[in-house]
Amino acid sequence: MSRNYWLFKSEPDAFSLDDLRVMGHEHWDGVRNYQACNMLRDDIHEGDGVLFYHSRIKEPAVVGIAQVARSGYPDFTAWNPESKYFDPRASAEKPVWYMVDVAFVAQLPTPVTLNQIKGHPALTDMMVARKGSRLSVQPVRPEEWRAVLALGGIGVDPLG
DNA sequence: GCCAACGTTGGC
DNA sequence: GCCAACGTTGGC
Repeated sequence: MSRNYWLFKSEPDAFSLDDLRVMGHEHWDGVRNYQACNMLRDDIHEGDGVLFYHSRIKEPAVVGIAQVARSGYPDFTAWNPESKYFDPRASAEKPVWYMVDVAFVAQLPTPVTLNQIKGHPALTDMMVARKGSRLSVQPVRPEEWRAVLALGGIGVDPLG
């Protein structure tokens, strides 16, 4: 199967690229939006490429890349009453919400800012550039993936 | 911190 | 099943 590409948003105060670098890999849990969750469950597979995007900061930007280390599976934080992501509707039998695991790959030598994305002819159609786009997990076209890596200073795609 | 845009909830 | 009210996201 061919590799797909995605953009994952995170507020760095909650979970940053550096956090992922330190941990090596981590669950991408806590997504509580049906559209995003359906992608996590059905479409996002081990080996896929992920643009790691920092949101809700002064200069929102793609700051690094990660790789999906495990395809979609139930987000068990949903039925943990201790978790801030607890959802009383969810259970091990009826998970409701899904997550993937991601592994750190690289930091971009130069972050690619939202402003750059909006101003770059090859990237203006990216979902993240659209006003009011709140989807925290978004599909990325292969040519967009390549353009972001090039802008970010990565000459050779580490995922091949 | 503000507020527009969006998704969800719940009364009817 | 409509839609107003509400909560959340995220750029600014």
